[in-house]
Amino acid sequence: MADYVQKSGQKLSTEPYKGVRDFYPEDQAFLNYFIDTCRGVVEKVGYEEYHASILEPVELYKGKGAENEEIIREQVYTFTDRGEREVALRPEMTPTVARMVAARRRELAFPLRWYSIPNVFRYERPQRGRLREHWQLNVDLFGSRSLYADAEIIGVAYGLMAAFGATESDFVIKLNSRAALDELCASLKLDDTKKKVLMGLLDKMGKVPTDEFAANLRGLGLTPAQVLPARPPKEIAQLIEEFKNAGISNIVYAPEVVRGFNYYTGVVFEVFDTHKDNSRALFGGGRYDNLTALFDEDPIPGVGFGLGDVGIHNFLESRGLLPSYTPPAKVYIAIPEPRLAPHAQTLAGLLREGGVNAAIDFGERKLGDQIKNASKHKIPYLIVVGEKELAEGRFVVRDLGSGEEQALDKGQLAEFFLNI
RNA sequence: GCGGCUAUGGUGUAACGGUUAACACUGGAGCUUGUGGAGCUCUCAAUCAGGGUUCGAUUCCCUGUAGCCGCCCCA
Repeated sequence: MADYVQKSGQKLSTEPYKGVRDFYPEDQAFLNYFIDTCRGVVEKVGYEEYHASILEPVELYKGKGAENEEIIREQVYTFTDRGEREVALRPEMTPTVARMVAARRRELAFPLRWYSIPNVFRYERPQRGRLREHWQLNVDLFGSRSLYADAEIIGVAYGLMAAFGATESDFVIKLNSRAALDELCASLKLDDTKKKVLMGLLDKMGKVPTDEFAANLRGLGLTPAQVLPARPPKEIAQLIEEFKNAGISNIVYAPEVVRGFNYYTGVVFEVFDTHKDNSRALFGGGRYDNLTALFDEDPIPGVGFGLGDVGIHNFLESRGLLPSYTPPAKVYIAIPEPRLAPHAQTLAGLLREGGVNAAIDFGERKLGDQIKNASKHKIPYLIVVGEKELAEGRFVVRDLGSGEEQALDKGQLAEFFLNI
């Protein structure tokens, strides 16, 4: 026996490893729905799918700035392999795609539209909506500095929300410009430390009372009027105008959107849930013009975003937009006696050849239990194959939802299922 | 990483420091040898782990572990 059979008699826990999820069929069905929906939206705009290993050298996540050292130490899964190499489970896809693009920059044609839907890992304390593993759509447009590239990416984000069934009242896309923020800081003569503090305060602005925000600003010797421009930066105003002209009105300027302390250099955006109990960012992204600088002298500009499955699931659930589960099998074939199994096989084979997914019972339990079983699996239709049906060559198809029945000849069966 | 709350069958809950740890759902068997969803009967199944206080701990205390909530962070 293998070593993992417990000799002490103590049973192993059925819990998955801390913070990661088991995908039971209904969970996997949602993940597939998520993936298919994302794929449909981005491919319509011409994005091509790439993929990479879950493992990367740790170095890939170092050197993106001093503030990341702590993140590496505390939030990246790392281990040492048998060749003494430091290995990481990818915590995000962006460095990987930057590496791949930089590796082939001479042969790739820009603008380059790429997407991927990987699972990523972060060693964090698990909470609702924040686990150690999640699946994330990554959409990136490389090699263009055009404002229309930013518009395309934001449009894809909008298109995704629409594809998931959200309407304009369900969410708002908030835009800001890191470039404009940099200019503002320069004109106020803020050093990098103060700039970071200011960004932190802006980020929290939505969560604290106005006067507290003002008090915090005074700590930096600033006033709200100085840091909150009355008018959106020029490129933001233009983007909003473009979308207005296209009939999209839930895209707004939001000076509090800064997207962390990272590598963004231009337009940044966040898609916000407007639900009053869940007023937070669902996902976001922006323009980063220096990302491939890690690998090459010549930076390739890019704009993109990441969209996680957990945040979308919570959003859809709260809005009643989750699709209902349907199993692969359209029809379940039950038999009164185990010895009729070959006939069930034959009929199932006929249906499958006709393009209908069919599952059979082996007749080991009572007919009533077999039907219950089909219901429990949410299989929509049932056929009982018994002596009588075999003799007559006609089969009764029952709709397990409504209970309606219909007697059909063998030859009509596949056609019946394909028409529903 | 920090703080708070919680931990009882597969699930959701109950039990003053004191009987055989109760109830519902689910699972299994049956009432019903060829037709589900209801009803009834029977049945499987639990005090997170380790220590302490006590005559006696599911109950009180400590530690660990896990979950939830908030903070930090969210590249």
